[in-house]
Amino acid sequence: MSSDLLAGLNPAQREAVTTVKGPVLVLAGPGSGKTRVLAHRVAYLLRVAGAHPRSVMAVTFTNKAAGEMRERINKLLGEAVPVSSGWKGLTIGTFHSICARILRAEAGPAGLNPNYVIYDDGEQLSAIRSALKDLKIDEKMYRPEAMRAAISKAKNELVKPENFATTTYYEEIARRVYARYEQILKANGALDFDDLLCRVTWLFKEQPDVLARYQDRYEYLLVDEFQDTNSAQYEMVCMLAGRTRNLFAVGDEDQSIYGFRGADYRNVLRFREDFPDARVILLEQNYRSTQLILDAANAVIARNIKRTPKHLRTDRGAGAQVILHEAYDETDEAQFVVNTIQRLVGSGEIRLSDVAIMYRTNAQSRSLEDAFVARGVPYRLIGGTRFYQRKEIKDALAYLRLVHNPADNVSLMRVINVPPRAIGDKTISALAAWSGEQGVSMTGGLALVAGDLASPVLEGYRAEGGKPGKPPQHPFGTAANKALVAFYRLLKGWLDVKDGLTVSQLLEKITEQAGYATWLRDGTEEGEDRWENLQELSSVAAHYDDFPPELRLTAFLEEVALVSDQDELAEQDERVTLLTVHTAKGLEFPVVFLVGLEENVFPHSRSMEDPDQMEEERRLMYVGVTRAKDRLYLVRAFRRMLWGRSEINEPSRFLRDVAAAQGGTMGMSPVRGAPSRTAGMMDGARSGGWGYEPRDRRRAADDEDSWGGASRRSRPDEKSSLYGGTGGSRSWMPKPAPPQPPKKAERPAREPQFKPGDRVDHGLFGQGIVLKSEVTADDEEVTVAFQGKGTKTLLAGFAKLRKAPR
DNA sequence: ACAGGCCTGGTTTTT
DNA sequence: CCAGGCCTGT
Repeated sequence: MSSDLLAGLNPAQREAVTTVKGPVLVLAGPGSGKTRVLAHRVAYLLRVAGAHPRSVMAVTFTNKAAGEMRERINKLLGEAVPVSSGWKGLTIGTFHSICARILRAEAGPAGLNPNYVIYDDGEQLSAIRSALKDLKIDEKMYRPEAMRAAISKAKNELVKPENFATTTYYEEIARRVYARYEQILKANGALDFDDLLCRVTWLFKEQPDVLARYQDRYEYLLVDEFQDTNSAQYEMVCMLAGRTRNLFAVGDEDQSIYGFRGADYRNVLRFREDFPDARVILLEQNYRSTQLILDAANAVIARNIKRTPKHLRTDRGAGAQVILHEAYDETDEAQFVVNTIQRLVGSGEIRLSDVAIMYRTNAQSRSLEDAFVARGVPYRLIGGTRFYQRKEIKDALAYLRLVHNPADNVSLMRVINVPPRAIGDKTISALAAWSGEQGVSMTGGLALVAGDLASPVLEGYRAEGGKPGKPPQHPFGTAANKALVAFYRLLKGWLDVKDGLTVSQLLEKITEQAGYATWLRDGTEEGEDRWENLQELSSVAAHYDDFPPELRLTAFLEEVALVSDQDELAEQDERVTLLTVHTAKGLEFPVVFLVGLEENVFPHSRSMEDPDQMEEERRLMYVGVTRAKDRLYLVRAFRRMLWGRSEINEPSRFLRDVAAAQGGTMGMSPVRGAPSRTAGMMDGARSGGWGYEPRDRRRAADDEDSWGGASRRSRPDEKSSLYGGTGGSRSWMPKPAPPQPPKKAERPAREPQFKPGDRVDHGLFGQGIVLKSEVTADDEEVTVAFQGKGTKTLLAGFAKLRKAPR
C-alpha cells in the first residue's frame, strides 16, 4: 500500500515523506520536488500512518498551491479526501485563509464581530487617514503609507500599541496613529491582513484553552515556504505543534523574498534551535533546470554571505546556452522578446504557454504589453491592475460588505455617493462626526436621521439609552437630510432581504436599485468593459449559491479578500505570461525571459544602500533564474524611460556575476555615454545585424569559450548579446568592448571632477548645483539641479559641463 | 454638489 | 508617466 506512495521518490524525498513523528526540517532547493513531497507526505499520513484528515493542517503560500495540493492528494489516494469547509476534513490553505477561518469560528473568544470584514491596503489607508484626521495630525508630515508600514511591521512582530516602543517623536506619532487605527477597525468590525495572523497568535497566547483545542485537533502540521514566515506565523506554528511536535517545515533560505512584509528567513535557523532534535533533510537534486541554468543561478546566489552553501545537481545535462541580450531601450527590449518568442514558436520548438517574461516591478510590463499587442501575440498579465483592484469591483464589494456588516464605515463612505446622489464630502464628514458623537456607526447615524429607531443597526445605541422614541437633533439641512434618508431606505431594503437571496441575486439587486448599473454603462466602451467585469464578479459569486444561506456572503467576501495574483494563474490557453519575479515564485516555465537587468531596476534602487536588502535582491534574482527549465534569456536595456525621464543604468551586477561564472568577458558596460543619436549607429542591426562582422570574428578569436562564442553559434537575433547588439537589437556601440576582467568592472578608479554642492554651467540649462556625481566607465555622470529647469542627469563630457565660479 | 483642469509628488516587491 | 489631491468655475 505504501509502496505506490513512495514510488518515484529519491531517498531524501522518501525520508521526508515517511518521517512521521517529531520535527522535520526540509531544506529544499529550487525544483527539488518539494511540492511533490508535501502531497505524498499528506497522503502517507492518511493512508499509512492512519491519521484522520481533520488532524492534518497543511499551510501553503498561495490559494492556488493549496488547490493543487488537494488535487494531488486526491489523485494519490484515488479518492476525494474531505476538505475542511466546515470543520471535518483536511485543512489546506494559506496562513491568511486558515486564520480567517479560525477567527470566524473563535469570534467570541477573540473578541471580534463574527461578520468582520477584511480591509485591503486601500481600505487600510482610508482608516489610517481617518485616524490621522481624528488626531489632527498632518498627512503631509506623517504619510499614511509610512504609518501603514509602521503598523504592519508592529503587527508582524506581534507588538500592540501599548507595547510600541518609541524613541523618537515620529515613533510616538506612529504609536498614537496605531492605537487610534485599532479603535477604528474595531468600531467598523474590520481586520487588516496582518490582523488575521497576529490575532490568532494572540488568541493562542492569551487563551490556553482555545490553543489546547487546536493543538488536540491538529496532530500533524506541514508548512511550505518556511523561509517566508514572519514572527507571528512562526510563533503560531510553534504553539500549534506544541503538544505533538509533529511539525514538518519545508523551505529554502535562498528563496526568501518577502522580507519587506516581515518574513524572516532566519526562522529556518530558529527552527533548528527551537527543535534541536529536528531531523534535517536536504533536497539537492534538481529536476527542473538544465545544468547551465543552474550554473547561472549558482553564480548569482553564491555571492550572498548570509547563507549555507549548497550543491544543486541536475541530471538534465548542460542544455542550451543561457542567452544574454543587450537592447537599446525598453521598446527594443520588448521587440527582442517578441521576436525571439515568435521564432521559437514558429519553429515548433515551444508553445506560447511555455514562456514567461519576468521583471522586477509591475511598471515594466507596459512596454512589453505594447509590443505583444502590436504584434498580435496573446499574453496574460499577472498582477498589475488586478481584477479585484478595479474600481467597479471594489464598489460592488463595498456594497456587499456594507450589507454584510453595516458598521463598516469605510465601505459606507466608499459607496454612499457612488453613483452621485447629492451627498457631498461635507455631508459625509458631518455624518461621520455626528454618528461618532451619538456612539453609533454611520449606518446607525443614518437610521437616526431617518427616525428608524427600531433598526437593528442601532442595537448598542438603545442599550445605552438615548431618549426612547425620540431621535436626537441632527445637524443636516433639508436637502442633505432627504438624500441621506433616501440612501438609508435603499440600504435598509437590502438588509431586509439579504438572507433570502444568493450572493449574485443580492449583487444584482443592489447594482440595479442603487442605479449603479445604469451609471456604469454610460455608453462608452469602457463602461461596457466595467459592466462585464461586474458580470464576472457575479459569476464568481454564483459558486457560493449552494452554501448554507448564513454562510454564503461570509464565504464569498472572505475568498475575494484573500485571493492573490498567483491564484489567477490558470494555465488554460495559449498565451505567454507576464509577471513579476515575486509572483513567479513556486512556478516553472520551459522558457524564461528576465528583463530589465540593470542597476537600479534589478537590483532595485531602493535596495542599493542596505547589504541585507541587496542580499534579498540577489535571492530574488536566484528565484527568477531557477524558474527556467530549458531556456533562459537575460536581457538588459542600455537606456530606459523611468519616471518619465530617460535613464541610463549600468548593467545589473547579477548579469556580470553570471557572465563571470561562464568564464568569459562581457563587453557590456562600455556602451556608456555612447550618444544614441549618432547617425547610422542603429542601422546594420536592423537588417540582421551583421554590420560589425569583423569585430565578431576578432572577438571569437579572443575568447573562444566566452558566452559571446556560445551565443554566436545561435541564431542571428539572439547572438548579439555581448557586444552591444549586433543582432536583432540595434547596435549602438561604435567599437567593441575593451576586454575587461569582470571582477574589477565594478567601478573604474578615477577621481570625479564634480562633487555635490559644486556650481556648474551648462550651455542649455544655465547654472545649477550638483547633487550627485558618479564616475563611469569613460565619463562622469552628474546629477544637477538647474534653476527653473529641474533636475537632470548628464554625462559631464558629453554635456560639456563646466565648473562655475562660486 | 460636482465637473474639469492644473499641479504636485511618488513609484518595489504582496497575502 | 500616472494618479490623486486641490482649486476653480458652474
